[in-house]
Amino acid sequence: MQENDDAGMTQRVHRQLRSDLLLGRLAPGLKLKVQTLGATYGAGASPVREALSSLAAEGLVQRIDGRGFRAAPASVEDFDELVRARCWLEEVVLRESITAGDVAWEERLVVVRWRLSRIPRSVSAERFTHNPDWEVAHAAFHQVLLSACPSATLREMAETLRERAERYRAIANVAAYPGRDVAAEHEAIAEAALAREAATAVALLQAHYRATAGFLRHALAG
Amino acid sequence: MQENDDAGMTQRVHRQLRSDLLLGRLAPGLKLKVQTLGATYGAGASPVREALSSLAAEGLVQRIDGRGFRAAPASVEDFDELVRARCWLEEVVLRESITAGDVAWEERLVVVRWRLSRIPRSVSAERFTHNPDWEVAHAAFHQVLLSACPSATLREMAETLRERAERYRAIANVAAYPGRDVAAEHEAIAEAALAREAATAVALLQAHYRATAGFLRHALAG
DNA sequence: GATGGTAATTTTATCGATAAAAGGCGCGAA
DNA sequence: TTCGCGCCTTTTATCGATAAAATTACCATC
Repeated sequence: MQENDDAGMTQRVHRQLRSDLLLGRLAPGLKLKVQTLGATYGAGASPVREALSSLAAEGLVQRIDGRGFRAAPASVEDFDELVRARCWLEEVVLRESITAGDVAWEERLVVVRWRLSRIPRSVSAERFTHNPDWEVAHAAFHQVLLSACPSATLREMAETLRERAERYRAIANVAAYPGRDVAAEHEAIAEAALAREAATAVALLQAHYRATAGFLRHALAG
Repeated sequence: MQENDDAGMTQRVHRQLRSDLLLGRLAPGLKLKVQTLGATYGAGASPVREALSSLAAEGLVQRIDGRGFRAAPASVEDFDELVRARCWLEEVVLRESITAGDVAWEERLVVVRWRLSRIPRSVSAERFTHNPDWEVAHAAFHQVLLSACPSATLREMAETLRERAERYRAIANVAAYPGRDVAAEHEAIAEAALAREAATAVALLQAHYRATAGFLRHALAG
């Protein structure tokens, strides 16, 4: 039924581990014992260890000298650094995406903007409950926004940072952003991008990230 | 005598492998067989495999589905992409380094500029022979230039790209850059940086990279 | 009750072995 | 000759076992 099931033990463990890390199921700072993980995922030491090595290079896992691995610790400082890096990196990625974007890009952007605008942020109107469809559409929006940047390297770097930021969102488990109209922010960013006003679009995107960061920082610290 | 000898098999293999990759001792595209490498470095399959996994995440090695690893292929296209990414990334890293650089940074920069200016590029005056001291001083110059950027994440990303570029330099084995005064280019970049003229410094740095790239591209293709 | 040292237990890092998969070779048929 | 097919070899991915290192638990002493 699915596309990938027998793609090799290592791949599977790697995907699973990354997912558990990103969703906060493996808490930041948690000691990652090879045996335990192996038992959990039904794999031996080699694949687990290999997956951990990759994830360490990606920054989701930390190697501690000769005493194993741990889930990358989360802190307000690390988070601030992450947001700063993201703002600066996406400044150039978005600018170049806008510069190089063709008609097909514009159309992709229009589509994801439309989709995002139609999906409710929360499943129920009264109490906030994460809507997975919105999450997907939101990720797609940001991905498409940057997708016309000619440098795949830079796009991948931005993607890595986005994942790390998502992890913080999962950890902090922020429900809502009072006093913000997130939909309007997305709207404005898309507008500026389509109008090819790179400087405006970048400023709006950075403001968007920094606003989100403000709430997350509060949730993390408190 | 040295600082690190018994730092664990994996670390050692990792360092060794990376070095062999960067110096071109392991040719681009070469099949990397776990057994062979293990024999070469005196290690078993696990450490080698683990090291290869990390290096794959760093982009120096490629995983081929379920059929092992190979040294990352080198091509003119990949090189062009690398240079482009580097120019764009370092645009912001250098700018922020200049913005945030304090007196200590200025002084570090003055020192490495001075050192670089005093060391001959080639060991002998007649026939060009790489001078390892110059290589070191050159790397230090570029590293210090960016060192005041407050984002460690971005600095590390720039460092990764620098390594990949160095690999191409080793592969292409370019002897000299006729018609260029590389020393003067470094001088001008440092001058602009010390004068806090970020835009000028960035433009000069990018021109510096693009000029080098031109020669390398020629050497690669020819 | 705190402290220091030693023994028991965990955990890591690494090896060697092995099943399964991929690749290559040679032979026979068209 | 060229193509296809099955056999033999190599290589991968993975497991289970193990020595060394680190942690923890425990106990006797002050």
